[in-house]
Amino acid sequence: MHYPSSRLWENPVTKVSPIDLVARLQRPARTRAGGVVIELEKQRSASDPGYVCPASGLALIDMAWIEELTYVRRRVKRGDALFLANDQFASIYALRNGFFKTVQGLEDGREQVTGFQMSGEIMGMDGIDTGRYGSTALALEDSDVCVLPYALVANHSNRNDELQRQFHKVMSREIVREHGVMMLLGTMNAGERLAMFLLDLSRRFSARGYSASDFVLRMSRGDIGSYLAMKLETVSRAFTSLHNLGIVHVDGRHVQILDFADLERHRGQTSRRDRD
Amino acid sequence: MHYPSSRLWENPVTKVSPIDLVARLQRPARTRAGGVVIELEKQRSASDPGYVCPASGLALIDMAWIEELTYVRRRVKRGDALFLANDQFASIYALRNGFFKTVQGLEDGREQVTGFQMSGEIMGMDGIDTGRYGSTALALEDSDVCVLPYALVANHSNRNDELQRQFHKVMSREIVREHGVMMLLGTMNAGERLAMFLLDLSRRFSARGYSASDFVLRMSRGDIGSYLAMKLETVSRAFTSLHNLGIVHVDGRHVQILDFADLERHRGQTSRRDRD
DNA sequence: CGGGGATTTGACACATATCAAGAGCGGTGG
DNA sequence: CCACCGCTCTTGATATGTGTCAAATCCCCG
Repeated sequence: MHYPSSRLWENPVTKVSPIDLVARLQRPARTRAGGVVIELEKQRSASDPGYVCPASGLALIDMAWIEELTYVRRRVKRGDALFLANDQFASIYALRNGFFKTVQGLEDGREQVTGFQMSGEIMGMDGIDTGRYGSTALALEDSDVCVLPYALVANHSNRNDELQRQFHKVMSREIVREHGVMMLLGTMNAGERLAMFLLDLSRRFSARGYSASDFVLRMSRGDIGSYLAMKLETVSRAFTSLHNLGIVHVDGRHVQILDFADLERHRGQTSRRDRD
Repeated sequence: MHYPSSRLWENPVTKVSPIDLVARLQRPARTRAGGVVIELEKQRSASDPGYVCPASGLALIDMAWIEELTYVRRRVKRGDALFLANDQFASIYALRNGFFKTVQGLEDGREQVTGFQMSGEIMGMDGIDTGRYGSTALALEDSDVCVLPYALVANHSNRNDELQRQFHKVMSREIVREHGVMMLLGTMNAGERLAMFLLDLSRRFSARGYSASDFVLRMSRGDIGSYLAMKLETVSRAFTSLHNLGIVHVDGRHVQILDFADLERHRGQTSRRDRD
C-alpha cells in the first residue's frame, strides 16, 4: 500500500523545518540530557509562540502537558499520512484537531485498522521499541497535529514527575484499550462489536463536548469492518439491524443513538432473532 | 471468576512483608521523589542481598535494569494469581522464572486470555493508567517473580536515562505485540492463527536458550483458544491438521516443529484442502 | 488404581464471508 | 442544469469456516 505522506514537506506553523529538527534529534553521540534537547529548548523559548501547540482543544482530556512539549505543529490533509509504518521513529504525535485511523500491514498485503484517533489522543507510541513506526497513521479529515519529539518527552519527564506520570498513563491507556479490542474481537459477535464501537465513539465525542447521541462517522464501512474484524457488508447489515430495532437511527454516516440502554444491552447479547 | 491469590500472604524471599511495602508505597501526601521511595532505597541497600532479584535468567532479554529495581521477589504457585483485575495497582512484575497467562474479564462473565508471559517479560502495566490492574495474572506453572514497585521505577527512571528508555520500550513493545494480536484476530483464519502462535512461542523459547523446535506447551487447548479467539475443539483440529500435514509433530502438549518453512508459509494462507 | 479434567473426533448448525447486483450520492464537466 | 462517473453503501442468495453438542479416549494427579 502506498499513501501520500505529509511527512517532510509540510510545516506551516514553525520556522524550523522538520527536516532540521529530525536531523538534530538524530545527531548521535551526545547525551540526551546534555546537548541536543537543551538546544531545542532554547529555540522553543524564543519569542515566537507560533510553534507552541495550543492545548485548548485538549484540555478536557487532561493533557496540558502536551503544551509544554510541542515543538512544532503539522497539518495533515485528509487522506495523507502522518507517518508510515517503517518510518524512522523520532516523535510521537498528539492529535489536536481532526480524525485519524492507524493501519497495520502484513507482509502479504493484508492490512487492518488498529485504531481511530480523535483530538487529544496520541499516535506513534508503537515506534519507541524498535525505532520504527509499526503502523501508518492516515488522516480521515483535514487535521492538525502536535509533534512531540520523543527525545524531548523523555528529557522533560526526567525533571517533571507529573509529565512522566502522564506519559506513562497514556501508554498504559493504549495497552488497556487494546486489551479491550482483543476482548471485542475474541468474545463478541458482529452486533455486539458494532454496539461497542458506537458506544465507544459516543463516549469519546461526548468527552470532547460533542453530542453523545448524534454524530457523523468519519470512516467508511470498510474501515469499521477492518477495525472490528468483519466484512463491510456485515457492518452494513449490523447497522441496518440496529436501525430496524429502533436503537439507533442510521443514515449513511450520520448516526443517532435513540436508546442507550438498549444499545448497552445489545453489547451483551445479540443473536439472529434481532435481525428479523 | 475467583482465583486463589498469592498476593498478601506469600513472601518467601524478603524480610519486608508485601503488606508493609504496599502500605508504605501507598502512604499519601508525600512527593515521590522525596520521602517514600528514598526510604525504600535505603532498605534495599541494606546488607541482605536476598531480596534483590538476580537478573541471571533475564539477561538475554536485555533487562539488566530490572535488577536495580527489584525490591522483593515473590513465588507464585501454579494456578495462583499474581494480581487480580481490579486490585489496587502498586507494582509491575518481571517474570523471572515460570509461565503466566493474563486474563481479562467482561462484566457478564465472559473472559479471554490476553497474553502468555515467559521469563523476562513484564506484567501489570495495564494498571498504571487507572490505578487498578485491568487483568488477572495467573501462574501456569510454579513461578518466580520480581516485584518492581511502580514508584521505584518512576523515580529511578528520572535519574537513569537508560532505565527510562528501557521502560518505555517495554511498554511500547506491549503495544506492538497487541497490534499483532489484533492483526491475528482480525485477518487470519484458525490455521494461520495457530501457526503464528507456535512460531511466536518458538521464537520466544529460542531467545531464552531453549529449543526453537521442540517444546512443551504450558497452557491448555482452552487457553490457546481463548487467546486466539477460537473454540478449544477448533484448536485441537488445527493441531491435528498441522500434524497430519507433517509440519509439526503434536503429542498432547508436546510440540515439535518439523518444517519451519512450511509453518511460516502456513502463516499466510490456509484453507480447507489442508485438512483433507 | 481410580477419577476427573483435557483432548480428540464426529455430525450438524449457524454466523459471517463471499459473490453479485443495484441504489444512493457527491463531484465534475459539458 | 443535467448527465455521467466513481465511489460507498445496501441488500439478496449462497457458500463455508467455525461453533455447538455429544461421545469416546487419554492421561495426569491424587
